[in-house]
Amino acid sequence: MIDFDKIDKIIHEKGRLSIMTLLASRGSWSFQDMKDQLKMSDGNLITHLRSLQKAGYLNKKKELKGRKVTYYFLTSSGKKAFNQYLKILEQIVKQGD
Amino acid sequence: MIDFDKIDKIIHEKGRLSIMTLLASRGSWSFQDMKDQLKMSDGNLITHLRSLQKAGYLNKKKELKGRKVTYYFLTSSGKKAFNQYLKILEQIVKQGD
DNA sequence: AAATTTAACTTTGTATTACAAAGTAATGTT
DNA sequence: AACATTACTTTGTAATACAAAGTTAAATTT
Repeated sequence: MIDFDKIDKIIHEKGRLSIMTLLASRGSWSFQDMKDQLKMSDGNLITHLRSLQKAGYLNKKKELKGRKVTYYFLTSSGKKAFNQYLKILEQIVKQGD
Repeated sequence: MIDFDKIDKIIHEKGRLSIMTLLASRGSWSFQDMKDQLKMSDGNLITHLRSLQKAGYLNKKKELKGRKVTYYFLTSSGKKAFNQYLKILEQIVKQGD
């Protein structure tokens, strides 16, 4: 049986899942680009980013050349957690018991 | 890009996702067997079952021979919705854009 | 027949959380 | 100096997951 208890609740939520997927697909994203891509409000996006960061799944670096921009990227722990999460999704997709 | 907005919130929740996966893998399940399998409390299980039923994703039939048993099974609409959901999971797993 | 057990609920309460909207701080542009 | 933009923070609301305990009806045991 699939162990649904292992589903990482932090990642599983729709908003954060989309953030994690973005970051996994391409190294780093600015706040603004994510906001545009995911069509989230500032408040909602920053809250999810913060909880992902609190979980140690991502980090940010600020750049101050030109306009100030904050880039977000997965930590290695974040990549690991996301891969674990994907494994469970795979099992669900395969419907294996 | 994956359309995360299409993720069916009713199905996406961990508890209901496990129920849907169970029902998709095998025709019908009794309340009791699901409870044992998923280790959910009565209240939690029935609440999720009810919301899935309200969404038209499952139905139940009661049998009264021997002890009373309620069997739950997916409706065709439920199967359809679950397949849709699985398609998005597949996309996420594949990380395709 | 009475008491007990079991299945399938219902009710209640708590604690979390998603999300939007509006406000703020710091820097850059005109 | 005025305005715009980025990246926040704060506040409030509404939804919801979940556990625990109580309820009802049928079946079995005594």
